[in-house]
Amino acid sequence: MDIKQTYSISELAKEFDVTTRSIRFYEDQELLKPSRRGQTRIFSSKDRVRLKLILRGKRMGFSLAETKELFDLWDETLSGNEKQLLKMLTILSNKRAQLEQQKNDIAQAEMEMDTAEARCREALAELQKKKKQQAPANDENRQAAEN
Amino acid sequence: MDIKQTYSISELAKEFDVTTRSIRFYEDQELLKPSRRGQTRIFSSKDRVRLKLILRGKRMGFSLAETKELFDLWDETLSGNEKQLLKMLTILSNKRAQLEQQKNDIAQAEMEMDTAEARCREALAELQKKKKQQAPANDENRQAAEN
DNA sequence: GATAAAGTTTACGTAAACGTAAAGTAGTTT
DNA sequence: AAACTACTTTACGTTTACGTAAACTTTATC
Repeated sequence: MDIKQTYSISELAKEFDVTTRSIRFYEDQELLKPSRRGQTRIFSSKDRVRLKLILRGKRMGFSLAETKELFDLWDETLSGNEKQLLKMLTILSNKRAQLEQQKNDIAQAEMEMDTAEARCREALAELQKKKKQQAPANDENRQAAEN
Repeated sequence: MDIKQTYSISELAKEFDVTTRSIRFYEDQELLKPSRRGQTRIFSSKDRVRLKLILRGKRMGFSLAETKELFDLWDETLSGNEKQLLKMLTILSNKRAQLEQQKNDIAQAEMEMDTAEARCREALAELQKKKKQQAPANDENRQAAEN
């Protein structure tokens, strides 16, 4: 139950901060399937959701091809034959493993950023100490130090 | 205190499952700076760490250029002038925000995968019910059902 | 009814991250 | 010494994900 049912290409472009070129490209690659009124594209709220998923996928390091695979697979899954359902379950399981890896990577990165930040702050503190020791002992720079 | 001090290109390639081509490319882009014995590259454990960081960066969706920027910045930071230190701190802060975004993306993705998996299992359960209703009522398929 | 605004197609261009030969060198195994 | 193995450089090719320009239609506005 979205507020609006259909969207123009520039509405979506503005909302998600992408170019219309990108959106047309995604359609070309069959990640979006807007309907048409004449030549003009009309995007449904389903298209909108998919665009959101595409962009999130990109932020997570997924290629458009990977994202398209998931879309296609999910569509097939909805038509509900057993083989497709089982395939989807194993793929979901794989993706979960991938997310676990990403979470580990992020946790590692955060730890390293913690130590990096600590070192920066230490180094800054060192610099401050030296400044305070030098400034009062140096007549020539007194004016410069006040700026 | 690593086990080994130096590595050949193929050792690193094998350990991290990348091609030697990639490693040479990373050197070409100045993300790695191995020394040489004659023409042959000799990688230090610092290079090894950097390679690990490069690959993690890729998994997290970072471009080589971004990773190089971080490397360079960190090198400059070590030479410790105040401006560099402050710049590094703000960049760290930005990266943290980026990681937060990624964590949100992952959490969202996990939730959606939960509901997707649930739907799959429901659909499968439906199929099983129908099978059990049909199989005993159908003489012709009794043998096939036992396979 | 001219003109701007938003949309369209077609098509060539580009940056990133390697792949893939081609051809040569350096060490070492038989 | 010949062959094999691991390494090297040079350089052109490829895929992905768009950018950018050109030329054209459709719709809204003055």
